[in-house]
Amino acid sequence: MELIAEHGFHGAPMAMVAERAGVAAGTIYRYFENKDVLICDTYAQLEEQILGAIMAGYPEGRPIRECYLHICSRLVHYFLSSPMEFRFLEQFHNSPYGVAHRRDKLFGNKEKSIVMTVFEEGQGQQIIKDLPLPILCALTFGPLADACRDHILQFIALDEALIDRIAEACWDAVRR
Amino acid sequence: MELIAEHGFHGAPMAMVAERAGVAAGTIYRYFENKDVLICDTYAQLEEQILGAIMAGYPEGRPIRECYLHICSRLVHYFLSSPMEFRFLEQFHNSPYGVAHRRDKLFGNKEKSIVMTVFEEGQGQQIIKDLPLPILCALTFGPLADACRDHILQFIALDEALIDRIAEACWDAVRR
Amino acid sequence: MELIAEHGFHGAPMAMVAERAGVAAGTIYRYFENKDVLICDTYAQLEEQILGAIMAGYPEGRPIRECYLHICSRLVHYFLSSPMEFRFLEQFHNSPYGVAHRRDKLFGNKEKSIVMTVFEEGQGQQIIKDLPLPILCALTFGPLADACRDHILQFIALDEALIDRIAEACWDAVRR
Amino acid sequence: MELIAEHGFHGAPMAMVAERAGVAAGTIYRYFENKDVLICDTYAQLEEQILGAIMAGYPEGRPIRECYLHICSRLVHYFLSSPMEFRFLEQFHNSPYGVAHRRDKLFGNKEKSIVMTVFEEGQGQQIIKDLPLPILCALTFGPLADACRDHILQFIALDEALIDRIAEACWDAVRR
DNA sequence: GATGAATGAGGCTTCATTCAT
DNA sequence: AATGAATGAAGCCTCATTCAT
Repeated sequence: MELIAEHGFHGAPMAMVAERAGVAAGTIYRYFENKDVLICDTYAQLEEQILGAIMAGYPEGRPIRECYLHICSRLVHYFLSSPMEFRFLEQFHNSPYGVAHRRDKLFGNKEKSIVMTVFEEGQGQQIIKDLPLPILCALTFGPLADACRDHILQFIALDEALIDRIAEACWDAVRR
Repeated sequence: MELIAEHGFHGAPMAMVAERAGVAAGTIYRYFENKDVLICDTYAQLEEQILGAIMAGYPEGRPIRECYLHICSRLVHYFLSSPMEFRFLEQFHNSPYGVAHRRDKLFGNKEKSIVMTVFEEGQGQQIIKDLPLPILCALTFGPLADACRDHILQFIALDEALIDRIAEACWDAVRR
Repeated sequence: MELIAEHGFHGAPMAMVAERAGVAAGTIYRYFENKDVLICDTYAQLEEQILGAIMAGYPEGRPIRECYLHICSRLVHYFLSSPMEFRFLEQFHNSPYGVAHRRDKLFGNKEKSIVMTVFEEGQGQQIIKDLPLPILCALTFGPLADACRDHILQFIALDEALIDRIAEACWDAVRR
Repeated sequence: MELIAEHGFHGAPMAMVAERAGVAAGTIYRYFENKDVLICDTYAQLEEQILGAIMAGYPEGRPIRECYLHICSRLVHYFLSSPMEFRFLEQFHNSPYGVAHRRDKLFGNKEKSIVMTVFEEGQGQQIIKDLPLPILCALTFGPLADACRDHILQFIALDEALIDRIAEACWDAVRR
């Protein structure tokens, strides 16, 4: 993950991955069929980790706004403390793997994610704008991701207060 | 641009670029020092084009809100009518080139872009939230880019009305 | 043998051989010094089996022609009932191992094979053409091998009658 | 061809082929899509050459026996003067490519080869045994190929007289 | 004696770049 | 100025063999 985060998929040859892992090149192939699988498996693992980070202390049953702000805040905190993970995620999303993955998520029959649930409940309560779910996601994760990126690249410096204000701004975007 | 948009930087060999351009492989090197330069020059050209698209019919002198909505709307329209350009832009931003470019833009001494001007004026008039400029950019272009991407990938279908509503939502995010 | 017959020497990794044999990869090396030895030993074993098949019901003491036809017929029957073995044999003969083995057989001091004996006796009785032994072998085993191969690849269908007629044709080739 | 003849397909890496050809490794790929194509194209070229060798001085219109002996003799002469080509041919025939090629030849709708024509005419004139064509081929080319191989490997020494006698022996096998 | 994870050399192929024509 | 064949480093992956357990 570190290598791909730093150099991108094509800038992280298997030989380099092996070296960083402290094993010989061939060894990787005992654990991952090929580079694609290695990347996708790594992503899947990361996704679980992120979900865990978001759900920690989730204010179940509390008002939609509180839930929403919790998710935004936790997500940003997680990324700021795991910059590698964040960069990797960006690389992944901006690749054929990422597109396929997103298609699956939107049209597949998987259980709805926690975020989707928040949006739908919020719409039911007429608290959240009646926009398509992908748009609500864009209004939320678009800014958060950009902000995290800028912080990690040291273009800005996010602190507790600023993170909260950004989350509030996103809330302004999605709330009625 | 077409080739890189479709296949990514690493999926667009110079030989293929040359073929598409109707010239021999070696000829490219008379006009661009190397592949990196070719890509960056292409990006610079695209940036100008986008600026032109935004400025067409720009409501100079009108209220900040109107200017803001104009920019959002024009930008989305431009991308929807130029999916290649959009994909290329994404590829570029998500690459070492893109990071360097963004650093230049934020810290370089270049003239301020039209967008920056709008934000600063809006803040002066106490219409726009007192957030760092990069955050205001994130709240604006983050969602717009995601929405365009989802449309181009046919995950959603943007129409005139929806574009306007998204622009309004972004406005809600940045306005006081 | 099965694996090599199906996939060739280079299409049968030791790991696959081990799996098929129901042992671990390293275990093979306790019984065979290396892959070459494994192959050659397997071949030697197969050769004995074939010799056994030919000698079953061998009409010892009967006329040369009968002995010759017996060998031809038994050989073809053996191969048709053991296509794996046949394919392996072809792979082996058409490899550096095979060439070395054949050189040994022709010039080595080993006891003469039953076939050689038949040819020499036939020549002594002026029944068989006075051609070099390798040529008589070629006139016999060349066609038989090709016919078996074509049957196994389902290019033709050998039955009892056809096998006999082929054996007779070979006899026509070698007899005076 | 030389390298494959000497070491087999798997013993002739592209790097070695390139070196022998006096070019860089990558250069090969301007002329052949990949190793498979290189091999098959080389084979196709060789096949034409062989056909030319057989047809030179072909006794068109003369008795079947004469035509048959001509083909046998020319074929052996060609192989003895082109041992590389012969070894290559053997490698090719004993490979997946060769099997596919043979299947095409037997079941494809291509024009009949000169050999097939000889056999069919000979059967029509009741001069040649009424055996399936593949068997007649086996009775002819099986021994010839084996004899050539043994000569090239210096197990025997074919001379003009011996070649003729072998051709006659093959004729004995196929003639009524 | 058996295991099987680890090794790393070596194979095929791609592609940015050069340079003689 | 344009060409495009040639280059060769570098990437992904396989697999015979070893060796600590």
